[in-house]
Amino acid sequence: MRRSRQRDAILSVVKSTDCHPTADWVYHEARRRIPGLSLGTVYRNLKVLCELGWVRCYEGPGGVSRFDGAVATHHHFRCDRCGEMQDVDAPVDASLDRQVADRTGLDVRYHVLEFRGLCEGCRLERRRSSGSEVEDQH
Amino acid sequence: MRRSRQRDAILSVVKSTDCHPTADWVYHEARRRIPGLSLGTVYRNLKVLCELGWVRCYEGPGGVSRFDGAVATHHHFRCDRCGEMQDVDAPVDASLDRQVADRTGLDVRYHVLEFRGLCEGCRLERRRSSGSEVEDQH
DNA sequence: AGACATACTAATAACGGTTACCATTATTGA
DNA sequence: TCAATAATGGTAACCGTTATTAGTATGTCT
Repeated sequence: MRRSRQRDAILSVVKSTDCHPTADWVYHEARRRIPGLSLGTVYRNLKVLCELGWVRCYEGPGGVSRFDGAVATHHHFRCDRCGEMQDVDAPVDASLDRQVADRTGLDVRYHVLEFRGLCEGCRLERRRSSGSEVEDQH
Repeated sequence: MRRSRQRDAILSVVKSTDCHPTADWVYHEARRRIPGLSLGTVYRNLKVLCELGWVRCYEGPGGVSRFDGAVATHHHFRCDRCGEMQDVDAPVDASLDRQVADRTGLDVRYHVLEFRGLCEGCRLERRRSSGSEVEDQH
């Protein structure tokens, strides 16, 4: 695998934030350093970096992926309204995978635990705009 | 809200399987009863049924949603290769939400726990086609 | 340094699941 | 029965992502 300014920039952008950016966010941020950068290049390299294990990818509502430079297993909170993710320090129980594998016979490699609700901003936003809106399920 | 043959059929299809079908699968299945059924109608009603809480929706890789007629909280195994889901009888810890809420101040409503790996079929498939393929991360 | 092989890029078109639109149809309450 | 209007079918638009392709940059070998 060869090296490129573009890939370096993309990796550095993802590693330098904990906001769990979308591909589009990474694109705009990296373009500040490399103005001619193409969106396709961002997608291609994010995929490569995931396969290499340098970054992690979390797929979410609307088919939008979010990326994370923190590759150690940890859990997240995700907002049901805007889709933003943030880290959460819930305990990581690696033995869960083994337990489920033993009980089911499935080839369990890892698990994803995501807490859901409304983030601060969206809670305020919703309260302001309409107190009588459709309640979300769950 | 009015009633319609179409919505009845769609709900009944989702409720009558535990295969966690995609919208497309529901569409083809429901068309066996209502030949003129439109795909848009399936999507529109699945969304309504989710909002009513009659079915659950799990978004996954590739922007593909899967639906579940079992609305009681439970966890799943999802295949990294084909995306199929199946139920898993891992314990549901409702107190987790409270714990994370207390620790973070976030408005945690629920959580999603998904075990990942390769399903039976994909494991065989992968072994057959190539023993020297790229290993997946995690 | 120069030249070669080829991985990588930029630009753009295609793709696939989902949603929006709108004229027509079907359900419901009076 | 009949009017009001929610729901449908058909189709086009949407949007994040992926594929294509001609051209560029990188690493290697001499």
